[in-house]
Amino acid sequence: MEQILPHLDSVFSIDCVLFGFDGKELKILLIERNEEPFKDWWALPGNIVGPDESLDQSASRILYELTGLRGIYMEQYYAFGDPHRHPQGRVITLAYYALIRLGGDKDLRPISTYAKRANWLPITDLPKLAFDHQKIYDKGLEKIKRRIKHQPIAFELLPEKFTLTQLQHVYELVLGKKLDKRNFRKKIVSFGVLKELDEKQKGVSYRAATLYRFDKRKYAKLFGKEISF
Amino acid sequence: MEQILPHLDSVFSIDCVLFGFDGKELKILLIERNEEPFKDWWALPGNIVGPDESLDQSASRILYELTGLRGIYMEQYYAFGDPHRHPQGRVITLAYYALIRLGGDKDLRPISTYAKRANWLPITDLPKLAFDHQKIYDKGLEKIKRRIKHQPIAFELLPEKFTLTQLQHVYELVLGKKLDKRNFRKKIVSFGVLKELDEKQKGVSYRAATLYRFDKRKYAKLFGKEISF
DNA sequence: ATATAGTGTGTATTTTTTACACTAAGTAAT
DNA sequence: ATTACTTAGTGTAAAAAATACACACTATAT
Repeated sequence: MEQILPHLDSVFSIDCVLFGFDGKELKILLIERNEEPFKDWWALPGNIVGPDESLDQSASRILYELTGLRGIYMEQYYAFGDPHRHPQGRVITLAYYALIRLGGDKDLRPISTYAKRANWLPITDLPKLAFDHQKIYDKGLEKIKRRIKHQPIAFELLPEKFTLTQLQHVYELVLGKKLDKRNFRKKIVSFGVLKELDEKQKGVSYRAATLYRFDKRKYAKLFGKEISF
Repeated sequence: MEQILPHLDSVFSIDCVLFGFDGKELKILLIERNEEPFKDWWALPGNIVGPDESLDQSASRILYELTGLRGIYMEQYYAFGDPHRHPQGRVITLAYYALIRLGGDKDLRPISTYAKRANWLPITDLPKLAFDHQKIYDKGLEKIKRRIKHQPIAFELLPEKFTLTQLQHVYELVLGKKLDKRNFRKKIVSFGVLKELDEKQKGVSYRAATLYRFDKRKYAKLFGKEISF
């Protein structure tokens, strides 16, 4: 295919806000840059979109390269294109978020060369970020706050089998407020998207809670109806 | 500023879904293309982002060039980047929507050269669209359906002074369903963002309705609280 | 046996949503 | 001025949803 469109010196990239939950805290994945500009600063992982990739494919590839993870629910949420957001030229970037359960078990793959290291940092105590990445992160958090009220994204942060208390904990962290235990359970169960398992939590030194699983089938049937928190 | 970033043959554009309301129907602005590809097809108005423009600035410029309108509430909602969405090369496009009151009085400016003509066409009877513009439009409609439930965007489609019946009409058109008159009024008034004027509708051959105005001040105070339809 | 820590449950109250129909006011025609 | 016509404007009762709130149960550890 011949390129006959006008040539412009612009670069198009994707930056990812990866929210992770380890059972206690909400964290995001940051890399420490190894190159100018912003050498030694923390930044969101991102990369340039390849010529033959769709945007979602590109986002998945970037996520995979940075974490080794596949099959994660990811969604674009905003394009940032201030002409001066990158000191070395015009870079328009599309932000994606992903929600990831952090297993203490398997660690993340090492990161590609452009970063010294990568780390999951708690969102309650973030360093200064490179470029306009603070803005990108802020908008991402805002986005998932809205979205968790209407879409079943909380489950992405939890293991396949989870307790209602763990689920409530995720909602409380994302929304940034306490919820009433009884009302939370009443509501979440009434949506009818949870399957109660014949199985209990293990390894706790107190009464073990019942485990649940998110039931994608039931959710698919609900489609169109609105969930609301 | 020196360009030291890698060069990629990609073009970044903005396409606009301009929803217009003439008091009766919802319409969108389409242009009839004068050039290949898709010569003679209807398409969404769009253009390439300039090197020194922010995205919002670019969208405003494009809207202005196409319609002569300024100061319209516009918002980006999705980036479309399938590698083959444009037959002549890689074009990633960012979609914006705008909501516009169509005054029968002043007409839109003539459009720039790349289009034969521009027309407001009712969304109930759209022609086949060029590129992936049907998809872009669909997503745009979906977006404003959601947004009109939570944000005061309906007012953008109406003149500054409007009646409650007109407002209800807009909601019904966008949401695609009938609403109960008394409940609608109760709810919309309870949000406290309308100012009742000492003025009545004119030129109607029946009882004139009271005019209202959207009160931006009151709305600003509500910020953070959620409106919900 | 006992202490401990989190699980799991019900009800009464308030608020919000829904369904529903007639009178009032102005205009136009006779 | 009477009448016919068209839309404006209003209230209430019933149902559903949201909220506030406290204690007994159960598994484990000592």
